[in-house]
Amino acid sequence: TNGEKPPIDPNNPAANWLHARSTRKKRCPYTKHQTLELEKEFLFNMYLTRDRRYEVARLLNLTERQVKIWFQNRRMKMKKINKDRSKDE
Amino acid sequence: VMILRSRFLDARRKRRNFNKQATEILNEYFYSHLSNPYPSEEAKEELAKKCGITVSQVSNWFGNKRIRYKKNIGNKQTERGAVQPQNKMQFLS
DNA sequence: TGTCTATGATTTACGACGCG
DNA sequence: GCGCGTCGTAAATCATAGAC
Repeated sequence: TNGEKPPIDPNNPAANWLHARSTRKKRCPYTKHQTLELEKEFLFNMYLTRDRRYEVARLLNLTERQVKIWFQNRRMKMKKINKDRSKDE
Repeated sequence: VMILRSRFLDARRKRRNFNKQATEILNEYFYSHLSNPYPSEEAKEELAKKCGITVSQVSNWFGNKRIRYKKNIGNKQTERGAVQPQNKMQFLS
C-alpha cells in the first residue's frame, strides 16, 4: 500500500513487488532477560489476560503491544516446532 | 538406538547449504517469476519435493532471496542461470 | 590453519483478514 | 466497530558452513 523505492531502479527489474513500510518500527532484539521472562510466562500460559499482559510489559519495560505480538509470534513458533517434530515419524 | 537417533537428530539440526541442483531449481523459479516471486503453498510444496527440502526451507529461501535481491538492485547481480531470453514476465501493465 | 563472507534460520513488527 | 486471534511476510540479526 505504498512505494518507498530502493535507491535505484535500473532499467526494469520488474521488481514491483511492493512492501517496505516506511513507518515501521525497527526491529529491536530483546535482551536475554526479557526473552527468558517471556518464555517463562509462555510456559505458564500460552495466552495472556489483559492484566497479565500489562504486568509483564511493565516488568520487562516493553509495551503491551510488544508483549502481545511476542506471544503471537511465540505461538506460531510453537506450531512450527510441533509440525517439524511430527514429521520426524 | 537412542544414541543413533540423537545423532541423527543432531546431524539434521546442523545447517547445510543446499546442493547446487536445489539452488538452481529455486533460482529458476525466482527469476522466471521475477514480477511476482511469491510461490503459492502448492508451488512451495512442489519446489520442496523437487529440491529435497522442507516447505519451511523453501519459504526461508524465498524470503532471503527477495530481500537480498532487492538490496542488490543496481548491482551487476542479474545473476546468471535460469532467465531465458524469452522472459515470462509479461502483463501487469 | 585462521579469517571472513555468503547463506540458511530465527527474531521483531506489521498488514490483511477472521471471528465473537 | 473493537480487540485479539492466525497467517504470511519484511527486515534485521544470528550462527556458522565454507570459501579463500
